[in-house]
Amino acid sequence: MKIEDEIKSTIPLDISKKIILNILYTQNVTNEKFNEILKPYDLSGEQYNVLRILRGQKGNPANMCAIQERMIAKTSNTTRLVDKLLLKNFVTRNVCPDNRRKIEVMITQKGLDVLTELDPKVIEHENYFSQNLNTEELELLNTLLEKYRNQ
Amino acid sequence: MKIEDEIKSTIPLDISKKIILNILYTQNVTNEKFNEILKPYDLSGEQYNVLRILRGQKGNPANMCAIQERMIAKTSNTTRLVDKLLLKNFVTRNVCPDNRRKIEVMITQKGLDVLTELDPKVIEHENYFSQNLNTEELELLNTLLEKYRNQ
DNA sequence: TTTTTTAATTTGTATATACAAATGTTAGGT
DNA sequence: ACCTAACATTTGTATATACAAATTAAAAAA
Repeated sequence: MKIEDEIKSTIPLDISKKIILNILYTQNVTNEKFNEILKPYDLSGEQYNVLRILRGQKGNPANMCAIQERMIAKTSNTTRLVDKLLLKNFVTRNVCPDNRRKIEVMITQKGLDVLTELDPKVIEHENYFSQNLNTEELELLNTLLEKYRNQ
Repeated sequence: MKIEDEIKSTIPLDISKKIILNILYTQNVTNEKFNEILKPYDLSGEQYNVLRILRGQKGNPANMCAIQERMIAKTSNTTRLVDKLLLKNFVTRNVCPDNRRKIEVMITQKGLDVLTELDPKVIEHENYFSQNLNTEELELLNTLLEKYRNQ
């Protein structure tokens, strides 16, 4: 469905406005579907994102700053996200011995296990949308988004 | 900057994953910039969206359902958004005389004035990003997003 | 060594999001 | 008229977002 129809716009929209609404709306659609995948695991999207970042550390701990840097929503409150993951025993949190200002966060085996279980579902989710485009179109969409976003 | 660099990914990502992250990230970038525009007016993005919908009614009131239908984030809590707008005298709220289950929400002159003041800033914001692409690329991006999103 | 500056993280507060349950109203069936 | 189902909206609760202020520790300067 066209973006004008999705938001029930009665007047024709400028292409610049359509694009920005289309990005917002498309992100909402993908995100809503992703949250449904995570729901049975009692994880929010941002909590999942933190776990994914920690797995990427391959055994090394990550401090709060490093997690924040790799996050998509840069303004998320990493402290509170890690708090929630700690309650579920998906991560450990320790003061860094070399620099006591820093906090070392590590994913636990339980956290790794939940990610392993989620992996195929996440890939299925990604493909659910990308299957609508062929390889060439996918590369094009990716390039156009990068070009659009950067100043 | 490429999406892999934005999130400091150490491994190459599948195109399907890149697209979904790219949409999420791009939406975050545009949204953050838009919030800065709204900040001096003490409006949130969703509050602005409700005002825009009400202006589109051209003098006719809209009930909560109608507002909800036209909103981008379908799960937003319209009642509370209207509450906030009411406190700022940007809207009026009355029980519908024909059907007392319904609430008639209307934009005030003060609400219309703030939208008029915002209009050029919003257009500038939209163009800030779209100027990176030519007309053909903009149409292509719009089409690809619609194709991507729909099942 | 003491003071000041910078860095890393946490806490506070207001608002927004997500979702379920509750409330009040209308419409339909008997 | 009475009961039930459907509709429109509100309220409750937990979590997340946005942003500023506070806390604590390390590094640099005096």
